[in-house]
Amino acid sequence: MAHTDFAPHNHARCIATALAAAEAACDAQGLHLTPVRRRVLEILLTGHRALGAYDILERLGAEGRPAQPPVAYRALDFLVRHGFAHRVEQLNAYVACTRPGECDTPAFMVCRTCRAVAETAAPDQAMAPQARAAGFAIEARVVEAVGLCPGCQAAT
Amino acid sequence: MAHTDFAPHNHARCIATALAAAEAACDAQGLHLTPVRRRVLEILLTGHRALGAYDILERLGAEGRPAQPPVAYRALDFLVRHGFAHRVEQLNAYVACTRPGECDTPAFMVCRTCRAVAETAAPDQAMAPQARAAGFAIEARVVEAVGLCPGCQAAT
DNA sequence: GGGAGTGTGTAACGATATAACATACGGCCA
DNA sequence: TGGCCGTATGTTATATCGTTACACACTCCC
Repeated sequence: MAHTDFAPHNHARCIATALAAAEAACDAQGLHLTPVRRRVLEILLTGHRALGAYDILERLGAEGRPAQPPVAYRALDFLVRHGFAHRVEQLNAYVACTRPGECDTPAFMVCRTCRAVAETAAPDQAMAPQARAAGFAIEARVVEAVGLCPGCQAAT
Repeated sequence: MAHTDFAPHNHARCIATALAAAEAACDAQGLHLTPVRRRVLEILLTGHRALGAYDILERLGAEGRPAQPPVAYRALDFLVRHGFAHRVEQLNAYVACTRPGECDTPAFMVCRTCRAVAETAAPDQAMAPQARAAGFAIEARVVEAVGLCPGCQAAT
């Protein structure tokens, strides 16, 4: 990660690389990045912000493609299952992945006022000892910090 | 923690100590553990399982105290704010705290089939370096592992 | 050219959560 | 003692998030 997602950066390149990565991955794995799925990914990529499924529906509607909830949820499900986007549990919302290919265990910093989200890597073996002791088989982890992003700290 | 919450244990004592701890804490801090709040805590304490707000409403109704959603959400809000219960973000559900007084940064192991939840401590400074680098001010953290509890592993 | 698999369109509904306003009740003090 | 305030609860309505179920379209492949 050359920058944090909160800092100013060349966002157009951000979008371009993420889309290219998604295309390449789909190509390589025989997945279909259909128009709807691609458009939803682009919408998520417009900012490092968590968007709800209904936000996405609204934008699809605004650009003349009205759609019902299952359309958004299916596209999001595809993107999340294949690692192109992530769900932010705290917000019941979604963000585009900014580390395509290396995000098996993502962690997020979530601004509670503006919903900006920065992605980073979760400490790799966190909770492994406790899980072993409890006989619990970990399949996935949710690691999210809530707080204030630099911009919102400055604004207060 | 003498046992993990998944293992068989004297659950009656579990309930009794949690209630006593809540009472003591309320006493000490001038908080009111009113009948509704106490009853909701007791309901959460009946098992180491996550319950949704509407599950709680159902149980209140079943015991002749029908209530509307805000009643459950207000009680849960009280319990969560004061550390007597926690919200499991993945499930949009709630569990009683099993480590009253020492759970500033709880972490959970959540069974995806039976919703059993075991509480443990989150690794203390996880994400601190990344947050510092990003200029992000962490206020709270959500750390949840999804997987299979010992019982559900055995059942498959 | 017919069937299987996959993806999309749409209506209806279910689950989770909050807003807004009314009522009850104890403590305080003029 | 009566009025006021703060806190908690009751109740109606509504907002937000997510799924079920079923119809249709398209592609691939034999």
